[in-house]
Amino acid sequence: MASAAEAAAVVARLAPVLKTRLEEQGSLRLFDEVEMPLVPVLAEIERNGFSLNVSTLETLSKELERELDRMMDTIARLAGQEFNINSPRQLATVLFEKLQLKPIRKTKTGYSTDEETLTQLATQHELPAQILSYRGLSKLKSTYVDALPMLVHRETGRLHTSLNQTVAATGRLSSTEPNLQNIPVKGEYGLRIREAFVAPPGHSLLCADYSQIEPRILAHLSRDERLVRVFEQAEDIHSATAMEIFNKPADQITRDMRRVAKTVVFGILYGISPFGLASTLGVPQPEAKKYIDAYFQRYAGVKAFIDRTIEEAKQRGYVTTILGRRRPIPELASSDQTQRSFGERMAVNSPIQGSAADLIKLAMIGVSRRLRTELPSTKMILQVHDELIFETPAKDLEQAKRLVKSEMEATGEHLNLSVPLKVDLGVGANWRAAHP
DNA sequence: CCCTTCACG
DNA sequence: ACGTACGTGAAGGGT
Repeated sequence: MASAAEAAAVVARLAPVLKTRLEEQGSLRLFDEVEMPLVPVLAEIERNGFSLNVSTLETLSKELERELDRMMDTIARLAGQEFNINSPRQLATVLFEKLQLKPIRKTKTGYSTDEETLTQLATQHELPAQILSYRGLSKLKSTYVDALPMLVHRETGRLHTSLNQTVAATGRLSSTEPNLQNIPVKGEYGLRIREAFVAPPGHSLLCADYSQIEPRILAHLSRDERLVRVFEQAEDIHSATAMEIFNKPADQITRDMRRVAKTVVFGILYGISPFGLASTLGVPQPEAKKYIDAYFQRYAGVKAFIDRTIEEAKQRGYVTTILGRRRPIPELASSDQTQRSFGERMAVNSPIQGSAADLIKLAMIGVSRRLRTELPSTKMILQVHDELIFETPAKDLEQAKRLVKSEMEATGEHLNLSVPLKVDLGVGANWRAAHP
């Protein structure tokens, strides 16, 4: 961990270089109003750190050890031999040569044994399902349960990540050593890992996340009237979308229709194709195409935005976010169709993902500024793309909730967004309990 | 050092 | 006819 003085020296040295580069490419507002002011905020988050209950993880580690040992025996019995389960190559030999299961698809180096493949193979043999369970636990143990305690700082007793502002092509932050932006949130063991991220005695964790931030940004960028109205009026965005796609009233929307609608919206954000949607939904491609067509018929402004964005990107060679961040997309000029399609998906997704990144960065600056004078004991300790996490003393909790929610939501108004923003709050003694 | 896999938004 | 969802970081295997 660098000292504040060292950090300031690095900033002073790099600032003129970055500034010149950004002047040349026209993103000076972004640089002056967001990226530079964010630097001390990021430094403070890194310095604050996150408190980790190491003994929770040590207990969990022993439990996982026993569980993995048991599974290793079962796997060896089913395979008829011992082998290294963590080696995709050895696993492929067992599955596809020894047991003669049918390969689903290839990687560059051999037959794939990824989750999707093993799930399909599970209909033919008992072994693949066991491998999946083993892999799941093994991942959690090595990447989180055993690795995190070693990164606790010996002076502060806390975990101090590095937040990088110059890595992600869209303008998102990234987090390293440790990456605190990919801590598990699903499954029994995943949730128990989150329980190890705690607030110190007398404090609470406060989590604030933007609800549906990317669809809202899409509504703003496209100005699609129907989509804007959804965010002004609807209480359940995905059900509202399902009503449009399936042309049915609220009382006829099933859970499955809602799930389809949710997946379609995600698909739009990522630069959809019938193939991609079909494989995610597990439906035939023509059916996926029907959903996409229905969506675009109802939200014609979204379709127009996508076409306009790709067209402009091809002409200029780059796309931009609400604050003017540019992402060059040279793939759009490729002679290779696959590369061009890839470029088109990036052209659609980057303004959305990147504008959401601009927005939360601005919010971080605003929240940080107000906390400094109004609630100096409340500390910002992490950002995870659409959420901010704080550590706050019990006596400040109610005030902190109000301040954080209002400042994060007001950021949308500062940017003159054409949709309202909604922030959900959660409070608890640990990250699992505090997750909204 | 690259590849595969998988954790998150 | 062809390959395809967007953005990251870390661990383990194997060359």
